[in-house]
Amino acid sequence: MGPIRAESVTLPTPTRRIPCERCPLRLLPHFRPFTKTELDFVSQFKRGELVAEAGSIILSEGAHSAHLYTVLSGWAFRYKTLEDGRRQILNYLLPGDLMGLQGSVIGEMQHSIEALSPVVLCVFERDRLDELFASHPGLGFDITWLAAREERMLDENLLSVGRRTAFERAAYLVAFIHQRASVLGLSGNSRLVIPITQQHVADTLGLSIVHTNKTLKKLSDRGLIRWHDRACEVLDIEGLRAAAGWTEPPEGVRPLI
Amino acid sequence: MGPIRAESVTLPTPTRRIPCERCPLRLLPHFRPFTKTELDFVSQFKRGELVAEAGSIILSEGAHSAHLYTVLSGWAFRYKTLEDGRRQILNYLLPGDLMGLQGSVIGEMQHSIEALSPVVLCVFERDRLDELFASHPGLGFDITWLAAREERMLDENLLSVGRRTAFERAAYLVAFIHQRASVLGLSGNSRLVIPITQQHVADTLGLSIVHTNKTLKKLSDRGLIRWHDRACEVLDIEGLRAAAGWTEPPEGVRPLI
DNA sequence: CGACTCATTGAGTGGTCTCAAAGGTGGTGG
DNA sequence: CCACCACCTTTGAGACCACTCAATGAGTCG
Repeated sequence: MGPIRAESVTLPTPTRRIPCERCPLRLLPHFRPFTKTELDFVSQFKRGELVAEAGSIILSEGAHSAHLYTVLSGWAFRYKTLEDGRRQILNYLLPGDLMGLQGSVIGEMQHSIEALSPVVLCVFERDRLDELFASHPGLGFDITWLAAREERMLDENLLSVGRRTAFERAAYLVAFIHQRASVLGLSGNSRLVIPITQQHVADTLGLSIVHTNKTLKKLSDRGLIRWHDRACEVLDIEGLRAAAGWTEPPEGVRPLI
Repeated sequence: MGPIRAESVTLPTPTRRIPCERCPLRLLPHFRPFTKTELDFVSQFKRGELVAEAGSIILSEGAHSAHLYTVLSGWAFRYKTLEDGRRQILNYLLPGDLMGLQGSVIGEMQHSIEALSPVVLCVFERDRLDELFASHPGLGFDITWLAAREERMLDENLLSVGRRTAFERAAYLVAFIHQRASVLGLSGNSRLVIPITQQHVADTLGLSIVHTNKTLKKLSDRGLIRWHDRACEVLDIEGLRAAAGWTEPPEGVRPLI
């Protein structure tokens, strides 16, 4: 139930590789276009990049991180644990998502973040956040926008864990991740494959690993998903949405810091 | 399980009563002091006050509210519902808390808010939010700060619902609300009384009303709380924290818009 | 090859659910 | 003023969902 391993530590790689002007994420229609001055500011706000390997802990509960990050590529998840090891996954992080905002704004992180796949992060200096708000109010507003979006996702997850049945929860989770990944073009031409284990699903849904397995098997039996070694392949997104009682409209254009 | 009633509608009372310079909340050590210019701006940013009676729905899911609010006095709660009426309470709103930020920033509200007691709100124009970010970056940062704080509370609630036992959940909820209320001086000289029904507790914890009643009875039997007609009296906060496995540090100074 | 993680399945337990019924309170209308 | 109704709280009984314990096989890595 708890995090079984905490084996490796993040490898700092402060070399700047991709300039913001040629950021591949900005080409996606999902992100709002920036003005030239905004782009210039973000470009020099970015201090470098950081690469984390799969399974490494990027941020730890209790830490006072001096940085704010944006996921450039890869998958990660936020989680909290109780003292006896029970773990709750709070949300997943995909390209374009901010990481470490709580720590940057309030001071101390009260959750941890672990990489699900190799992750590349854009690193920003926390100390220059004031400057961002002062010189580019639109970017400050964007950060608030992203914080409100995270709150909205948490609302939905809380509704799931609190009030949906195990079957609905599982279907909803897969449909939700699919929704987020597909607007980023992560499914490519083929079907989306989500790099998580059943333990992750269990810790997200608030279920035991055994019951999660039996619930996922129902989804498999209905042909909605196929489970691979450490991954979930989405076969029938419409079927999943129907099983989940999905009602949400697709997300429109959003900011990217 | 669903919201039984939606009887009354908010009474608009756009009369300005309390000037921000004499806001009673600002006297509390819990809120960070404002500079004169910030206070002047907020004071003219505030459009008026709104009074909602207990049980009235202040904001509805799907609405495009043109306003942002701060709770001046009273209790309320945020919630979402599924189509068949299952309800999940997401968080509670106490004096000083922002209301309607998701709607103001992203556009559409995806949750509702209902008053638990008579509530007085400070009303702000959504249209002037850009102006706030542009002319007072510190206030823009404060709004982000409050959004990050809300996210943090949701993280904790999600951990509760997903991974704590029913008994721990109930104890944690009461201890959590007590923590928030006490820094606002809401308990006065006597013990804190929280104006909620057992149905609210059930919908917060993701439990049925029957099981919630039996769980709360255990807390009562141990002398930790006393249940009144529509209220919960906190008798032994240390006992509650012990039962909940409470580990959190007290919240420091925070902003107030 | 052994150690480990992940996925799977069966069996039995127990936490939580639904159904049902009761008393208390407050509000409302006859 | 009283009868009635709606809501809240409480309790019991039985059903069921999800849990723990246990064991197995497949795959990976050193």
